[in-house]
Amino acid sequence: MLTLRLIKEETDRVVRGLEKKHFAGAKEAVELALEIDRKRRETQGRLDNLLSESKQFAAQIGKLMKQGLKDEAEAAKSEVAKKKEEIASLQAALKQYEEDLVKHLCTIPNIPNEDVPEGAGAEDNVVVKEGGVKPELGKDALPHWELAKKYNLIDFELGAKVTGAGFPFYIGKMARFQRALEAFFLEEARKNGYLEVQPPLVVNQASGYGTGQLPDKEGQMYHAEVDDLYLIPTAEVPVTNIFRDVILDEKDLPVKRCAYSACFRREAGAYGKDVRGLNRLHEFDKVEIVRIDTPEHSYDSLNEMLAHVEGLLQKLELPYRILRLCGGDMSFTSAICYDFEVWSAAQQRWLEVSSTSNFESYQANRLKCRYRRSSDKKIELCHTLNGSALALPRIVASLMENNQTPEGIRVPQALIPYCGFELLDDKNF
RNA sequence: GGAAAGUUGCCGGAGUGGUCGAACGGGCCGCACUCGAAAUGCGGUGACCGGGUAACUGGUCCGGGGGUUCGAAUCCCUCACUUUCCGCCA
Repeated sequence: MLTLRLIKEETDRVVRGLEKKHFAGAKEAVELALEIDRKRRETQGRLDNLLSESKQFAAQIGKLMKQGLKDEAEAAKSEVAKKKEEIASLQAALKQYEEDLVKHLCTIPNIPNEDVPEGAGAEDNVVVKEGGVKPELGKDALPHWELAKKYNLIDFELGAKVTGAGFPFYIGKMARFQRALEAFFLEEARKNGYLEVQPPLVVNQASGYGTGQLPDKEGQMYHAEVDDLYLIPTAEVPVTNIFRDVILDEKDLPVKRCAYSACFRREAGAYGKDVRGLNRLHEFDKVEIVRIDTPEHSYDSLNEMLAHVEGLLQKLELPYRILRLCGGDMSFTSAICYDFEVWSAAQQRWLEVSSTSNFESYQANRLKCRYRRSSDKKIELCHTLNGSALALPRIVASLMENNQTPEGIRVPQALIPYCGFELLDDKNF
């Protein structure tokens, strides 16, 4: 959530930012936040005075009791009893204002960085770079779901039988290939200085709130109700929550973490042709990179992350493009976001494989992830960033389609050391 | 899943109703001594929310939440976690 300080000190900039993000009722939302805060502060002032007085009374009573002056003590007791009711009601009011404020702030999205292009939707995103070579496939080129069947690499029906749609089985060489991709992505991250962690795949409610999945996207997460735990939609959730309520030292920044995890998404409301095959799954594998940094350095960090992700796509020899998302298409929490898409030759469309964002202090404020500045020992909010590096299914889909040959699917050179074969086909042994 | 004991500041650890934000020890920072360092001595050492340009100042925080009381780290309830024992088990 946005800091109250920002809303107070730079009200106009916040309103303009929200408008750029096509957030309806920006001005009203900001004014309401300021109004709740004003009431909150006023209430606290009154409460603090009353508490201060009754503390003095209590200390007085203690002394009187020690001196054995029972009557005086009793008189003081009844005096302080009168204040109790007002204290209770002010405390309740204060608590309510605080809750209202947080609740309201959580409904206000992050404001975009000034580099974010204007625009309402996906059509306004800006292609900042294109790389790689789109393959020329013959007329008989197959989409990946056909290839999967042809070589018995992925069984969607079996997944549907055992679990449900969107939970495929990966078979034989494809299972090994996915394992190779995970190892490749993790190894590349390690080479770039990310510390690998293997996180829990389920998290508690507090973590869901910390990274903003809750309460808004509650319907997108699988919920294990008996224990009130949520299946993670991305490793971002457990990995970023490591730093919830943590005060870091500036000298330890940037913190760089990477994690491989399965990701679970209900994808409620997503239907149609875009969901075929590997295009959209309920469970998939992903390597995530996360960074915590100072405000001064976070955009350098972002650039390093972008270069890292781009390097992966180049090593996989995939045709790709990088989009800078426009204000209207960005996620709720990001200040700037770059999408990486790979070309899926048989489907003749771009598939998103990574979303790399700087959340600035928006997420850190919710998490209470802070750092102590070396220069003046002041405590400030960190900036948080994350990106997929990378999500497997669409990479797999694109590799299958782009690299199909009459003999099988050609494995990119960079992956051969990891999987131990050069061709994806049904010859398993 | 059953039983017991715990959860206090950066760390260890006291504290069972009345100047306790918290003894004591360690760490860390500053100062003194020293050519420098060690050792020693002295002083300091939290977060959060208010008020104030500031110095400073009011409030909250002893695992989380709730309760008893004029007053709670201290008593009660509840939840979470930790440790040990039993059960189960990859």
